[in-house]
Amino acid sequence: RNVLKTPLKQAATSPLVLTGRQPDCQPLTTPPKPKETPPADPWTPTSNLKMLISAASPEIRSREQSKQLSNSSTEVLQAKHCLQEHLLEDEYEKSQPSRKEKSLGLLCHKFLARYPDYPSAAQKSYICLDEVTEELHVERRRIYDIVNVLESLHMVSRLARNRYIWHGRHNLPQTLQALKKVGEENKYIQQIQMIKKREYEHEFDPDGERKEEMASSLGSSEQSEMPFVELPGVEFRAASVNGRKYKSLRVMSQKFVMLFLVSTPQIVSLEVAAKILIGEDQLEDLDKSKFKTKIRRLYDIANVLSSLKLIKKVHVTEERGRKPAFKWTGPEVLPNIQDTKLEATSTTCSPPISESIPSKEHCSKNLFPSKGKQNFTRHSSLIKLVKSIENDRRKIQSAPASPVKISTSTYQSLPVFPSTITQLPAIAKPQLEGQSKTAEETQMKCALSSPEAAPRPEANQPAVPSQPLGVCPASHSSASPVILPHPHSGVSYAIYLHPSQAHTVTTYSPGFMLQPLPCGNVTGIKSSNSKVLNGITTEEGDNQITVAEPTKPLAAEERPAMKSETSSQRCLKRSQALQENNLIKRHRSDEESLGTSLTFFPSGYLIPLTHCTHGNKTECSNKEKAGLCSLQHPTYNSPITGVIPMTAPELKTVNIPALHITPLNIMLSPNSIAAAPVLSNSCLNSSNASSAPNPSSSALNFMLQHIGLIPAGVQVPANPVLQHVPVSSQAENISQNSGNTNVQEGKVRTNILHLSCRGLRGDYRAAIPSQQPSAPKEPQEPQAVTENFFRTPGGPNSGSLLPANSDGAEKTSQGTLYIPQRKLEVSED
DNA sequence: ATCTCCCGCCATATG
DNA sequence: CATATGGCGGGAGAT
Repeated sequence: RNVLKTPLKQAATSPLVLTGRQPDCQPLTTPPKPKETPPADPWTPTSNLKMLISAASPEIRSREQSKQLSNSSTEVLQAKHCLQEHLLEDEYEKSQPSRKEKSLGLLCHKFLARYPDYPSAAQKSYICLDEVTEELHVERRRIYDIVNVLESLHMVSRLARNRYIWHGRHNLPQTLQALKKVGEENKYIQQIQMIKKREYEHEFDPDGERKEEMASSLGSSEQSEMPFVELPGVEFRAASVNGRKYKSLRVMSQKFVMLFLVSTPQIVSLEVAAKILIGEDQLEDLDKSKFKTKIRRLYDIANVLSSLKLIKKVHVTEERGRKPAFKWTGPEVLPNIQDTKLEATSTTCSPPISESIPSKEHCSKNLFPSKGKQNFTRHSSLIKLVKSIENDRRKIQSAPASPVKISTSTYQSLPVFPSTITQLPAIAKPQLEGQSKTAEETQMKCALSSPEAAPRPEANQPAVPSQPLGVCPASHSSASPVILPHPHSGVSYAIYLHPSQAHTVTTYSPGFMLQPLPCGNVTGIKSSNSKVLNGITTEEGDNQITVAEPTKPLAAEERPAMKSETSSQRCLKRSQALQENNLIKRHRSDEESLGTSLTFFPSGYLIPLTHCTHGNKTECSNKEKAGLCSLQHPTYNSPITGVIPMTAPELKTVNIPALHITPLNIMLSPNSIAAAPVLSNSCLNSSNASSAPNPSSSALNFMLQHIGLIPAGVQVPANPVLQHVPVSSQAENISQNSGNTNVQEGKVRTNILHLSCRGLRGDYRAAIPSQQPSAPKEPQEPQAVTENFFRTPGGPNSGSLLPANSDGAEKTSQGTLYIPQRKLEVSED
């Protein structure tokens, strides 16, 4: 193909348009890139502004530009207008012509200026692309970029060819809320952490790393496709968009926004965003060109979002250098939930209608009257949900053991990680269900969580195929889905709080983990300290903000490596991801070591466990390191069983009995583990949930994920409160036992672990730089990387997930954790 | 040199 | 088929 070259400047400047306008002279043949006298566009107000500004002083101008744009663009524009008139002639020569004038951001501004932020019903406006392109003097292509992003935020909806409807910002709150929710479901937080860790781990093991990365991140996920997130009432557009076509920009834009919404500092670097987005889509390798393309697209999106004032550009300075990033400046999104209402009609195919939606949205609905299908044809989330739900059910009923594919519910998207992790079936307690407020919710969740249960290639043989499980739990909080089934006994339950819910905790710091104490004790937990750990300092003021990245500290815990080779090996085989193995191992080890049922929570989530079903395991007993036994047990009960949803308010204050907070240990109770396998199966199969005790996989995942968040090394005394005191992690002990379990169990475990681990994986890795075994590079890394980590002797080698740990186990004894706390400086521009 | 990111070819989707 | 959309990546400004 002929390459296109970017037109030299001249082209840009001189085109017809300009010439036409140019009063004087700039002949058409403007020399390429005439630096000094670029023709400006007289016609655009903005341009004039710029010119003026520039004339004044470069600095000012830049500021002005940004500010003004962001501010009341209109006014500014008008003012400029006037000015421009005067200046027109002379300036044009000096104005800075170029590129900036044509920037997408500026264009977007102009575009936005045409419509009211909050159009009244009466004002509804339709957007005709032809008109817009003409008025703004831009190529159509550019408008598409803008519109696509706006569409992703539901600020516009497409009606038909060339026509869009302007909704303005009415839907923004809902959209953001929905996006946040999806982002949480997708575990973006973990992914971000993972990436960051990798970054610093980076250097070495390039090879190994790569593989790991691939495996890990994308790994098995294939199906993930995050569908375009729609608002129930608002959604999508008519016709065209629905198809699969809505591939990138729209979705990419949503994902990008999600990253901000879930990140604690709400600052997302382009690099990280690009990696995550790439990862999700396909497994492409870390292709460089692809990365570049992604970055380009992100800039496009960012420009539009910046025009909307939802984000602003900043620079994050880390050890490695300064990287471009963006900071969320849009409205805070409450975690709240209300969206669920939408789902109401789950079963039926009827499209969700905006009933739930406020009047504003009505507009959109009205727009799509019942015309047929256009409106909701494919996209409506409801439909998807319904379908997915149905499918799930069928699957469950019909094929107990067979792994199911995922049908993704609309909401959910797909997680980066392969379905396995994400979609574990949740087990619901019957009771819960009853409790659940709305059936809808329940369903939704189910849909989300359940379907896929065990897709994993290897793993899933159902160790215990037949067990029926409860189906979906209903979780109230948007955030966590989890639900724990509780064992027959019903005694134990877990509660998750979403951090966000607790108002206090906006950022929750993951610093603590809770361990179930032997039943009796109660501990109150609150998440609040996150900040301390993170040490985020944000100063808005100006340019530099130092932030400790919350995310980074993944907290991993590391420690021990364990062993059980067999199982581990097996795991390896099937899964490519080595990392996973490691995780698994660790988990095991943890489990083993702990011997029991421990659960951790990220701060913010509370999971009280009370008792184990059987007592056999003692699980309840806390952290005992004793652990091994548990492994051997053939059956475990998960300590965690039922989940009790609490309302946010409740949570805040709540004391949880029997919980113990521990520092990073990650522990899974053996029980839970055992249960896990079941979970997958169960979900599928059983429609009846009753029997088996299963921990919900989702719950586990959840926990695990969060674990990452927790800063390692913090130990919380039995005290209820969480102050986090950094302590070396004690939990390290890991014993290994490897092969004890029988095959099935082993499998199960692995699977489970797998699932749960994934989220963690990154963390772990990060946490555990390869130290011990491989000596080679360590020295350096640690320093650089680890500022605060504790090291664990037992960590697996870098990247590798391997089993290497046999030794590790012992070494680990006092594991050290690395806590990545890095500081970032953010500078705004 | 790096960061931004505009431009427009061309594959697809839509009508 | 003609258009409308929009993925994509070269390579030019901005720094």
